[in-house]
Amino acid sequence: MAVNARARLLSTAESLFYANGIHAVGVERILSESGVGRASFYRHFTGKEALVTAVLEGRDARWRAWLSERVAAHGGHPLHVFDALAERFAAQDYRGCVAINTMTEIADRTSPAREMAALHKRRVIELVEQLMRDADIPEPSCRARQFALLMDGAIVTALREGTPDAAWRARSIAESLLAARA
Amino acid sequence: MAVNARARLLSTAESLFYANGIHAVGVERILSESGVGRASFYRHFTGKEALVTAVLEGRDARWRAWLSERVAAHGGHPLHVFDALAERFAAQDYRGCVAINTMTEIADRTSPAREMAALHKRRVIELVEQLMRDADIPEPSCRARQFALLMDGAIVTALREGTPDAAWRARSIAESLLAARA
DNA sequence: CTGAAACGGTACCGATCGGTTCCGTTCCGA
DNA sequence: TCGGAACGGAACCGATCGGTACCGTTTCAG
Repeated sequence: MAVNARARLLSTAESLFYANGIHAVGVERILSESGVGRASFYRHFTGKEALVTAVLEGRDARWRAWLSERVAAHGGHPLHVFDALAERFAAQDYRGCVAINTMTEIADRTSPAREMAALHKRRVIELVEQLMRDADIPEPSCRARQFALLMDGAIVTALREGTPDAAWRARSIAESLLAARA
Repeated sequence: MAVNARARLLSTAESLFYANGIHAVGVERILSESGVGRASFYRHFTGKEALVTAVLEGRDARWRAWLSERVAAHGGHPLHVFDALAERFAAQDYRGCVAINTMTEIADRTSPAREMAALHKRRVIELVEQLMRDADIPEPSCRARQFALLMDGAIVTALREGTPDAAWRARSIAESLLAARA
């Protein structure tokens, strides 16, 4: 019962932040739902802000690993990122992208949380760019940025509509985008 | 000095909510910056939630009026929505779309604020759909939804990058989208 | 001239915010 | 067996949260 305090804090905080937003979740609630003592929390993190950035860091790594895996499972083509997104959008408790939510909720561009969110998006774009290169698609950097814009648009739309439809809409746009050059 | 209390509350709240988010701005700050007495606030609004929805309602109307005006000024073609967005993105204190920010910040789908945000997006789509019809573009409903996804993607991207580039990126995607059918 | 309406200011309410401190327990390696 | 690290629990801090109640002033129509 005594071990894993840090891991429990990260796991509980991630769920609560994702479901309710960062500002809406107090330290009190994270402690009670994780079963971690107040003092233990401040032994592992300098404060709430450090917890937030740690959560975002872990989320970034696991989300990109998940995307890579799902895209590969679908065939490895860049277009398959939208098939992966569709899987996420179908979740009953889908609440959008943590990085986007962080950028809209936290105003200060220089805050560690905002920088983590920006870093995440940059890494996702790099991932998509690599997919472009693997598929021998010309101008992979430009294409990746276009796909990233479509992904973000799909994420926001899916959050609003509550269905995976936006993923297919974005996918068809991406298809016509690739077909235009061919 | 005594009149306009409601208007001052709406104006001040809109600025503060847009710049800092809804949760991050307390009633206290709205009162001090607007110069309105605490009691007067609760005479005009049943509470903070009512103020939020009133702000969103006003924002919706003025934003769509602004978009119509700017699109018309650029020529009236649906593609000109991205030229309008580019103007917004160039603002130094650009903080994205209020409706998107509301949807990401407030988790409860049934809350009045969320419903106002969803209503705003629906109305914007209707506006774009009408632009499609005016330009004799086939399948205006489908096109409008595609454009809306591109607009939301551009807004989120612009918030992240801090430049108007995303508007041009979205515009070029929209162009190839319209060219595909022709 | 009078009275009601609208107003700004302030004191106050319980609750919660993020954060600090101390205490008693549990666990584990030396 | 012993000591220290890690832990959970709770008391406590000043500050702020959204909201209520009361006060004195200003404004304006009847």
